[in-house]
Amino acid sequence: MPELPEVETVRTGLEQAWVGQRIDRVILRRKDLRFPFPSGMADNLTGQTVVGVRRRAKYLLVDLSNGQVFLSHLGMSGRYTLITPDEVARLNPNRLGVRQSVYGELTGFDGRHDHMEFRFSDGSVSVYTDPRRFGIADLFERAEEPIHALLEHLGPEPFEDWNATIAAERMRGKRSAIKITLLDQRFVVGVGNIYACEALHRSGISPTTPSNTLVRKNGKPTKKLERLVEEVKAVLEAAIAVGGSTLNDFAAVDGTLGYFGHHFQVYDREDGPCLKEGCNGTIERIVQSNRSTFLCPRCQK
DNA sequence: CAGTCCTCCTGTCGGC
DNA sequence: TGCCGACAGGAGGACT
Repeated sequence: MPELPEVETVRTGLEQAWVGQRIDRVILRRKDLRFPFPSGMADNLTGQTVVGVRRRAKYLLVDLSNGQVFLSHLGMSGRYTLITPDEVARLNPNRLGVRQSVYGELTGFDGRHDHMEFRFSDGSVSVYTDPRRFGIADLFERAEEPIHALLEHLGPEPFEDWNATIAAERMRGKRSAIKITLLDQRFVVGVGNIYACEALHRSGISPTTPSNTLVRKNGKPTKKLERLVEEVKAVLEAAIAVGGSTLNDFAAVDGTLGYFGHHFQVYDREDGPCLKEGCNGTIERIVQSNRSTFLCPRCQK
C-alpha cells in the first residue's frame, strides 16, 4: 500500500479526522516497531492538539500544538483505522487487553497487531495496525526536522522540485539499472516497486537500462528520460486521484491497494497480455535487487 | 564512493 | 488437509 499515492491518501484522511482534535490518551501495546519508540512518546503526545498533517516522501508528519512532530511511516503493512465514537461505545474499549485491541473486527487479525491506539477529544479512536512491523513512529521537535536522520538525505518531491534536468544531473555516471534508481529515495522520493514498474512501462523503457544511458554527454536529459519523468508524475497523479475518490467513506483508512489495482498495466501481471495499444507482447517477471520487476519485453526497450 | 546483498517480521498463497 | 517454500507495497546497514 504505501507508496506516495497511498501515503498521500492516508494523509488527507488523517488531516480531516485529526486536525483540531486533542489527543486524550495514547496506548502503545509494545515498545517498538522497526525502531524503539522514543522514551515518553505516549506521555508527550497526551494533551496535545493536532494542528496539521504533512507528508514528506513516504513519511507522515503530524504537527502538534507544543511544537513537536509525530512521524509515522507505514512500512510495508502499516495502516490507520479511524473509529467513530458510536463504534467505540459498541466495542467497549475498557475491556481491552494489553497486547490485543478490542477493535479486531475493524482492524483485522483479531486486534493482535494494533500496536498504537490514539483516543481523541471527540470520542473517536484511531488505531495503527502493522502485522510486519516495518513501520516507524518517532517524536521530535520541529526545529530538528531538517537534520532528522530519516529525513535529511531524501531527494526531491516529484511534484515540487523535480524535472528531467534535475533527474539527469543526479543520474550522470550512474550505471545501476533505471528501475533501481527510481526506487532510490535520494534520487526522487515516493516511487516504490509498483509505480516504478508502471512508469517504465508507460515510458517504453526497459527496467534494466543503465541509468547513465538516459543522460546525454552534455549532461542534458534524453527524450526517453523526459518521457520517464512525465510518466512518473502522471502515474502517481492518477493513483492519487483514484485514492482521493474513496476518501468520502474514509471511516476505515485502510491502505488497501485494491482501488488502484484495476489500473495496473504490468505490476503483478506475469504471463498476461501487454495492455499497451497495438503491442501483443506478454508480461514477464524478472528480479532486480531481490525484488520483482514486471515488464513487457516487446514494447520496453 | 557506488553497487549488491541481506535483513527486519508476519501473513498468504500455490504446489506437492 | 497439512506442510513448506516463495513472496509481499520499504529501506537501513553491512558488505565487496
